[in-house]
Amino acid sequence: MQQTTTTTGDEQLILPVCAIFRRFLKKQGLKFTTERALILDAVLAKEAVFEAEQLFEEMRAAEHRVSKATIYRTLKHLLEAKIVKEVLIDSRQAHYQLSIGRKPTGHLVCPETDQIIEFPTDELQPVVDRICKEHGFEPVGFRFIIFGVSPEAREADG
Amino acid sequence: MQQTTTTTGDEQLILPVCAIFRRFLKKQGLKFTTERALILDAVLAKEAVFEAEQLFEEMRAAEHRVSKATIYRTLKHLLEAKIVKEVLIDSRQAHYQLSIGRKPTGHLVCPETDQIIEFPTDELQPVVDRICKEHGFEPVGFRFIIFGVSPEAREADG
DNA sequence: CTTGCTGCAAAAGTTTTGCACACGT
DNA sequence: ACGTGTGCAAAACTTTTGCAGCAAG
Repeated sequence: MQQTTTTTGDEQLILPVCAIFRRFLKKQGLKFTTERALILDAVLAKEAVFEAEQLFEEMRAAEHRVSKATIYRTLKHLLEAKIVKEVLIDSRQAHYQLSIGRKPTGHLVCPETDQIIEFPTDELQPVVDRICKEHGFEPVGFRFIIFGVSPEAREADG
Repeated sequence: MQQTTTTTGDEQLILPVCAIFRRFLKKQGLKFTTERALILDAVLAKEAVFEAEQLFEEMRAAEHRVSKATIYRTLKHLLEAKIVKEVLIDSRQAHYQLSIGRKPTGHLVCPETDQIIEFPTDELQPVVDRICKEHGFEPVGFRFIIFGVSPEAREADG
């Protein structure tokens, strides 16, 4: 599985994320455990979209043994804390991405080569706001995924 | 699970879909079976987003016994024929929607009440085309999902 | 007739959960 | 100490697949 990612803009804030998570946990009466710290580190190290299974294997390779159950449980907290967002590429497996401290992005996906290219979606915010307003909704977030055939896929097919 | 849907524009073509499917199947050397016809009928009757499980139960209720395996297999063909499209709301379960003969739509989702409101996305096509062109991709389709808190949910929370 | 199709049940894959023990605060 | 968290293994759920008999072209 090939994966290309264009990062969006400059890295803005990488440092306080841990603090944000701790504050979130405290507010919920939860604990900041070694495992949660390790998982957060692993997530912060990821630039691109990732899967729970990937985290599990990479952490295992790094001798940071954490069970899958804990990874799933922690990802749920990270989602709630809005540190991570779900990126739904296919229905089979959940894909996640670090969302905090980044501008909103969409994903350009080539199903044939599994390439995922990120692109900024600032221009869509007005559209989102307008549609929410039209229906009396309070905007929370959005996802924009474009499917297309990559140059590489066209070449492969001939 | 409550579900509201605003249909987009006028119904344009509902009749030739069956013919389109038959042509598609023939081209692939596949057969137009009773079960496939029943499933297509059930799909055409759906205005909103649906799940495989829903089709299964509704067909069962209507005494149109078709196995789940066949439903999944047929949905795959309908996707390939571009008669149906996937609408990914969550990663747990696949959601589908009739796509042929309809203008492209996005979905405004309230996670708290499970409301799904459809809205037209014609205005996004230029954006899609531009982003594809920028990366040398050939556009195939796109998904636009907005998450927001519905008036009903706000009321319920207080 | 030939080839593909269906139903069933089992398999596969991801995510969740129950429970006994361990750890943060 | 108390209340949460963790790991493990089993469960839960959706989707896929193998196979024997059935049906469409």
